[in-house]
Amino acid sequence: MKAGCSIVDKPEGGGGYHFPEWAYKTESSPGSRQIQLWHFILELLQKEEFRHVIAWQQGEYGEFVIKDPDEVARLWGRRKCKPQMNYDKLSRALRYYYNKRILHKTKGKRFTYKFNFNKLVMPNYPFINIRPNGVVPQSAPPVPTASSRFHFPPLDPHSPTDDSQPAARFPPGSLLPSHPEALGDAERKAEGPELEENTSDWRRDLLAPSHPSGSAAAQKRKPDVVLPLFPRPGIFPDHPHSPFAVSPLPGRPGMLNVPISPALSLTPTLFSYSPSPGLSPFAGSSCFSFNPEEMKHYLHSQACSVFNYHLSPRTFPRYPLVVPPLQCQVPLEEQPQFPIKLQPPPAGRKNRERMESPEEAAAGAATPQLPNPPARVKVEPAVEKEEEEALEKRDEVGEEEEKLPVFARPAAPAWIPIPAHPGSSGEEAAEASVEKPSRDSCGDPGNQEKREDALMPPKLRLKRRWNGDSRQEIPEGIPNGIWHLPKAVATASDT
DNA sequence: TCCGGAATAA
DNA sequence: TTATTCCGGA
Repeated sequence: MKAGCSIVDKPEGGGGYHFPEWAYKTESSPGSRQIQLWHFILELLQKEEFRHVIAWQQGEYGEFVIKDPDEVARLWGRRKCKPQMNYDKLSRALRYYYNKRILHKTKGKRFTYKFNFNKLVMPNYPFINIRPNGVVPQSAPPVPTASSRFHFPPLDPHSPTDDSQPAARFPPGSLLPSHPEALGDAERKAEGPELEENTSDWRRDLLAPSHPSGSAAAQKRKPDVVLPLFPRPGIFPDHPHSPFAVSPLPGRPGMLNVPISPALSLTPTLFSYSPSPGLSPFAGSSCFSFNPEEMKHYLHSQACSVFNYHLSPRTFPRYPLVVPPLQCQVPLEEQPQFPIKLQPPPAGRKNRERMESPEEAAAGAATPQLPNPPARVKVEPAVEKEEEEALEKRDEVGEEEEKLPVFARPAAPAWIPIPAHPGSSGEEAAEASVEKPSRDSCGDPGNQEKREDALMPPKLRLKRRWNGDSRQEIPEGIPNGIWHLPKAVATASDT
């Protein structure tokens, strides 16, 4: 039917930019692995051509504004072959990201959202370098500071640091200041064929094929890259350049190659949110080297910025994350498969009323054969509950402890703010902690803490304490070997 | 405008 | 699972 809408063909070897297969697989992982909206948004943001449609908001890390909602929706609709797409729908999809913490809304600013890059990019794409100056011309993502700080050095001998080498980058073409003129209607034209018609194309575009396998590929790619990937062979056997590579460190392929939702897996938060229990992204994901200081700085800024934006109250405190995003200590072989566990986002709260409505039952009687149709009952995941559960689990299951080690180790990045609670990830904590000070209105930080204390098993308490201490200063304990920071690589930019 | 529930598609 | 589609509410 719609010829133009082919989707996903995964970049077989020649793709240039490689996402792990699962990233695009439609079937392999939960949810269709077609391009995800946030991904698409990033794509647009990276491209200058779409600057007038959607662009980074100056001054705010990760914040972007949809200048032309309809157009963005249209583009999205094209990409997904959903001609009926409109901003309302698209925005609904974006809203789903709130809970996932991939995005949040910038209150008060129309059509303005903000990426949680620290979750999205940093941890997962430590190697990604989004720098305003160098690469990204004007639409420099406000994230840069951080990003640039986290410029990771190339492990791969071949690939120079990053910016210059197009080994594998995110959206290559976009960055370039390239044809400003073309941009004008580029959105329509360019995207017409490129974006919608074949994903390969757009992907290529996006992904910046360093290896112009095809002929077409070479055409527009420019040397500049916004998000250089960390090309490290061995991570993903099949996709050496995969940004999703879990970590620059050599790991066990089998383990790392987890089919996780790109979106989810991307964020540390998400880490915990493993869609499928069987997948553990962490094995390697959290391991990458960085400079604690920089990281700290970055997170701080992120946190601050996030802080300013009124996140959905519900999104914040709710996810008891367990794992600190980064730590490489554990020998991969022994690394626990699932050190992290994220509780699913809270369900709605208004449903209960309806749940009981007998009428509905009657209405729906058509199907229900079982006496107890309560299946649809949506449980309200009270935060407390989640926490409790988490604690309980940890308590009961010794195994869970395996995960803990993660925390226990000094590996925990100092920059990671004290976890709001045992289950929270550093990031989460970071945000939360930052938020707390000034943001009481939001929820009940204080109470929560108390509650936590009460509930918290001694072990956790200790851990927490530990974290708290460590937060004060960066533990030197962190062996460089572990965190290995590539010393400065980043530098570059800024300013 | 934005939010989020609910049903549903893929 | 991630959207898409609808929709009521704020």
